[in-house]
Amino acid sequence: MTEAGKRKGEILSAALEEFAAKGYDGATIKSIAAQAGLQSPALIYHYVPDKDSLFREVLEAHAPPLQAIPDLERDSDLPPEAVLTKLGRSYLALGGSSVRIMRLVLGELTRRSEVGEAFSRSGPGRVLAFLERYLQRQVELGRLRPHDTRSGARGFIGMLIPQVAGKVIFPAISEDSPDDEEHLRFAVGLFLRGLAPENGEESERDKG
Amino acid sequence: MTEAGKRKGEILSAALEEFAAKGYDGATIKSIAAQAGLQSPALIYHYVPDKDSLFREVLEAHAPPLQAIPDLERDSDLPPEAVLTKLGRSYLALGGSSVRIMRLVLGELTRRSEVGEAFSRSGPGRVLAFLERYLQRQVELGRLRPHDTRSGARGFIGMLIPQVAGKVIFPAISEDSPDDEEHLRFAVGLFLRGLAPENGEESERDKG
DNA sequence: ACTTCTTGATTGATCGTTCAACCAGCAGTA
DNA sequence: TACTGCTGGTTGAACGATCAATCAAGAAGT
Repeated sequence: MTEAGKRKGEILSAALEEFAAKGYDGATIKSIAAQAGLQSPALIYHYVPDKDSLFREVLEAHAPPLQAIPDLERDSDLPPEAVLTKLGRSYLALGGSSVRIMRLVLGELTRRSEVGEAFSRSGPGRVLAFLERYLQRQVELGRLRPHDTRSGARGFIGMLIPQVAGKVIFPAISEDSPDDEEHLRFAVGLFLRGLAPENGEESERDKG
Repeated sequence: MTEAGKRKGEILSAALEEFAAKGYDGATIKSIAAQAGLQSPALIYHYVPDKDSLFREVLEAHAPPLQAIPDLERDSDLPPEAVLTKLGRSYLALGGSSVRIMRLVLGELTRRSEVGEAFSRSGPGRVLAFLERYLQRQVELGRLRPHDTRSGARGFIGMLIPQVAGKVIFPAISEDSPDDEEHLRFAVGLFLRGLAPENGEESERDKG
């Protein structure tokens, strides 16, 4: 499988590159073959039944980074600063490591319902769901002031989006933009100060 | 020009619809003609030289909503709460009124550099630039605590993005999401509390 | 009669996909 | 070692479909 696996890998990489750059329709079997260094487009059909399957395989092969949001459930009892920082960091990492797959997803998001569903279910959806639950818990613990945690979760994640979008979409937003880590520190600080319990001090009513 | 203008308008509307739904490549002259109720695709070429021009005309015809961010410069001295609320409201309005044009832009953003540049220059770019300047001013006035205003501007706009993205991209994020106005109130409140001057009270050192 | 609008048929290019042939290496037989 | 058959990888050519764009001719309005 050494040679065979390598070939298929080359094809998938080339397909990702082409799909991300030109979209599903824009990328042709021919251009993908060329990008992969093949002498004939027909060879692709030896590894994949058709263009649509190729697209789906590319998506699955590179999906993991999108679901990266790691085992945060365990950290559900850590203080907000730690959790938000950790969550934010892995969110920002999306823009760094997997720009191409994000571009692909973004470009086909509105056209292929499967992409949209998979994305919002695995990526933002899961993060939002977790964060809402976590914030709700922290409110009950008295570590955050009562608020609509749906807005809270969306607000925090949202603050990080321009940073990611800058890299994925266009450098125009990104130029002269703050460092990832600095921006994350700002976001966490602003968020916690903005949602600090009403009476100056933090009351941990169930810390025993 | 009554009939002629009407026809061209129909074609542009149909083109927007098709481009937004299927993308530039996915939308065909034939499908656009059908959507516009024409009996022959050839008629389109009587009003427009080619497909590319049609796309650009659609973009220009519906660009205004993207540049909507109105004359905020005049309000540069109003207090943060008023400015942020006003700015946020017009930003959120994008998701409501012009979903199709946003979908179109989003879908072609990565493929056509012109779209990306125009978008980031007219939309987010201008807003960010204004907001940065405004925040800087407010810091100098002592109404906000010192901070990296690049992060501040990006953070505030970012908090609103999930709300807009929910409508434009996929209802999966949008379902069970807070009301626009409520979310905006939350964002403004969080932002102002998080950036309130260090010493509890607001010091307006130059209010005279 | 003259301009503007509209149409059906057509062109040339390109797309995804198929197909028959070819080539490498390797298993087995002698 | 030499020969045979088989398998998976590879190729160039070809097919049908579809696309953007053209064109010559007709319809409508003035």
